[in-house]
Amino acid sequence: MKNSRQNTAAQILDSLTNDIIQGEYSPGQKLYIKYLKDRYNVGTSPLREALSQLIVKDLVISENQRGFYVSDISIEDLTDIYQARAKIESLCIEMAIEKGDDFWEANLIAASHRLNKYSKSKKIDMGEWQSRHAAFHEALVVGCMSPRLFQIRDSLFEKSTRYRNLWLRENVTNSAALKINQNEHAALMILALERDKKSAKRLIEAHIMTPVEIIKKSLT
Amino acid sequence: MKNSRQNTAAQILDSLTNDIIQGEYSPGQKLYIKYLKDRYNVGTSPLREALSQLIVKDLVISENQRGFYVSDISIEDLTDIYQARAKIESLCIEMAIEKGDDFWEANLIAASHRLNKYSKSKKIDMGEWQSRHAAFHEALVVGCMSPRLFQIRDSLFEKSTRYRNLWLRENVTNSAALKINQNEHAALMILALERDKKSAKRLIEAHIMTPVEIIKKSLT
DNA sequence: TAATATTAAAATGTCGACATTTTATAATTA
DNA sequence: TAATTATAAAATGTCGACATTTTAATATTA
Repeated sequence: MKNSRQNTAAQILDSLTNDIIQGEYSPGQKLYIKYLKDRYNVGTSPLREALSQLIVKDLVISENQRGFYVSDISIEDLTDIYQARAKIESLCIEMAIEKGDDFWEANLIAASHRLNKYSKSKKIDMGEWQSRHAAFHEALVVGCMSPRLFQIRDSLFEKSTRYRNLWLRENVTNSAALKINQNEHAALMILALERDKKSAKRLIEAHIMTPVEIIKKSLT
Repeated sequence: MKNSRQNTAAQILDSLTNDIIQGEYSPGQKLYIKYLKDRYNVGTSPLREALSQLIVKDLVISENQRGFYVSDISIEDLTDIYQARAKIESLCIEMAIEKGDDFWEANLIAASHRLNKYSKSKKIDMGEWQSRHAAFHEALVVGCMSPRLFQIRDSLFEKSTRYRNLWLRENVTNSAALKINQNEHAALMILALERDKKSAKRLIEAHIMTPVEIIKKSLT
């Protein structure tokens, strides 16, 4: 296995991104070059290239001659990220409702069915549920047809996932709470199919903001 | 001048970002490591760190073992960027109108005055005009109070500036065209002060999309 | 001639070394 | 003791070197 398609820098970027989002490193924690080199078994260059990219992704900050740190978290940032996410998602759905065609509708119905069916099954694997959940929300917005808005959406989602995971770490058993608002998903689909932009926007914004108060508590 | 506050990687990032946006390098152009090292007088590491960051900023792409290239441009991308920008700006203004206070209003009036007065002056320096123009638009959205949305706004603006500059390169004399829609600015301010969200949104979206058709032509 | 194979040149990506700066520890002073 | 200074240790950021891969140039074959 000499050659992956990715170079070392790209691989290490994936690992680091994941480890930060999963809470492997704590907010504000110092990331020592030497430690990371040992841990991921890489040299200085690809490691620093990956860290440089994480700076732009807002997951890491750096101070000249003082090294790299995991980005800090705060209630303000949590709120801002979720708020921005809600607004962007709302915007995407609005555009999707305007532009979406028969295939978008069909795909949405299918994704909804897959999520719905799985949510009612006996034994629920959280990973699988999250995958179907994400797929459903993507099916909603995919009709908007804007690569840039998707990119923005993804990067905000990544940032919010970090907060959600930090909360989950302390509430492992509570994972069922993730699907409290199951019926909202069904309602979202119906509003989208009825092309009711206004109601759909209102609902998706509330839907996304729901976890904020819960996560807030675990941060204080 | 041994120590700037910034390290070499950060400095080179600024230079490269600028040079790409100003069209110093053409879309799709290969960026040879050796050439860049000579040109900017730096070593491999800080240069590659800067290039890594430019990848995340979508100004550069890389292929493993095949080096770095300036990101390509296209009509589709141009349209998508401006469309996304229009929607984000519209969103920011909507939120600003909802949240903006007396200071926001006062600051907006002041920025409008500075732009308006300068636009009517005899000799217009394009740099100064652009600065006042940018300040006015920022004054409009600053009331929205979301760091993340601002960040998104800035990054989209940066990308669109690249397209606008590529067009300006071929139309240096045409710089006056930039202020065709001067009266729209006054209208925007009035709508904002009147808290007319709907009209303000419609106008800002049209305002931002105006240059798209012109730039399109120079790309074909 | 056109297509393929061979060789040489150039470019990329990774590494460890090293000078410089920061941080931690011990010594000194008031 | 507390504050400051001096010293040692650790960490950062930059560089050039080098192995590997890609690209270009040339030769070979059908």
